[in-house]
Amino acid sequence: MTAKAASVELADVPAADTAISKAPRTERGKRTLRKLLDAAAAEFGERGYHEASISGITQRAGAALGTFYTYFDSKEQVFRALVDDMGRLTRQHIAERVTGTSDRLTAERLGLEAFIDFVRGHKDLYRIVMEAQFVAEDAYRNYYRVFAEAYRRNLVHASAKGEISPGHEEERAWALIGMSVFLGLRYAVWSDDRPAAEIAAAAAELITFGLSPQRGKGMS
Amino acid sequence: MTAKAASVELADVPAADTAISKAPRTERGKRTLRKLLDAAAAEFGERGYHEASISGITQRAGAALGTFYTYFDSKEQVFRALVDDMGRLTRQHIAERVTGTSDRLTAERLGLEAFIDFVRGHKDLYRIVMEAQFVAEDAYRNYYRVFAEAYRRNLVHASAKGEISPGHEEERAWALIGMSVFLGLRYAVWSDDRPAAEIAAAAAELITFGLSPQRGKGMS
DNA sequence: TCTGAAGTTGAATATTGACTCAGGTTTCGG
DNA sequence: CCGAAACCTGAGTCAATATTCAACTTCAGA
Repeated sequence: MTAKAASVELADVPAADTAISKAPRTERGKRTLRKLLDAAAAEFGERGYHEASISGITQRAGAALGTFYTYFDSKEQVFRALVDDMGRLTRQHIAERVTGTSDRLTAERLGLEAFIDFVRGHKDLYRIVMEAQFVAEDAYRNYYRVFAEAYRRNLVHASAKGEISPGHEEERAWALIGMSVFLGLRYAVWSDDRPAAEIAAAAAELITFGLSPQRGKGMS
Repeated sequence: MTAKAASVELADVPAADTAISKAPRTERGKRTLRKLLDAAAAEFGERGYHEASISGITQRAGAALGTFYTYFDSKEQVFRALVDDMGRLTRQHIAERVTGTSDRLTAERLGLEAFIDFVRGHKDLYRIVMEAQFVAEDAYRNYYRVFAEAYRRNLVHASAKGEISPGHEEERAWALIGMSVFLGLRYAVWSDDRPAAEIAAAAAELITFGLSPQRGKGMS
């Protein structure tokens, strides 16, 4: 289900990660690869990396066991491909909902709201990212390194423009990412009945009074 | 090593979780159980749950394979015992370093500093907690539920006393926990060369300006 | 229609590792 | 010093499943 939503983007990129010899050369091959990727996302998301089985993936995809190895070298390789993809998708989704926003404080709120929405719509893929910490740690670190670096840049920029108080931007970036991740875990993965905007607003209030150079309410 | 540091506390409690029939009845038994718990912490911490093997645990403990099953019902059971223990140890350690602090904002800084220090000293056990999300999800949720609940209470209390601005305390609690967790991951687990106090101060600044009812610098 | 490259198949292989158990050793109260 | 309870031992059982591979099918182009 969730996997389905991501399938379009997923199928566009994997050639970059997949060994050249494994790339599909025909329409049929492309279709099969996509089915396998979606199935893998669902299987990993539902059962976790170790409980997941290749036969589970191929069954979901309606393919034979051996077909998996036509497109992937190993179980871990698909997993990594999915993690990398999730990074791209997440950044893209948040960027879309934040671009055009003039000031950082508003961007913080909208970004968090977008993040929570995104996680809600991609629970299985999100679970894969989190589990990557134990399955493909380098992919996991990279995922957050890229996020933190971009975040830090935004903060430095906003600080220069006087939209936020100057401070330790790197630590701030990691702290803010941590906030998002846990709010996402608690209010998107574990329970998603509260409006995302509500959670985002509450957190934004916390963040804002921490970042605002003004002394008054700075919710933009 | 890290496991060693925790061994005293570890050995004191497990009887509560272990099936009654499995509790050691002699000095020798207690000693063996402790060795197994320490070994399990080291094995799980270093290799992760699935890579870890019972034989690895018993080898580290200098015991035979079968001995493991004298004290535990399964691989998962030891793991859960370690997660629960980590919760107790963490709360205790933070509480020790925070009690006596009069105001919440100072407590936030000291608490974060204590947390980072603690994680640095218990990397393997901390990794176990994080991996619990995928191995024993209920234990993981419980771990953070207890934290969040206590945190929320502290915030409500501080809010009533006027030490912090009133707000959405539950969301704040989760956000702040997320901060700590990620700062811990980044500056304790992944790299621990920066002074913990420095990280804590940077984060406290962020937190303080978000919580302080005063408009000025409120670092206590 | 023919051909071979691409794709598909699923039984077979090989490894791994949790857990059992029957038999030995240690401990300790009496 | 005895005997039973507690403890320890490690080879063996058993299930799971990642990966391989040789035979088979599809299909686009000549």
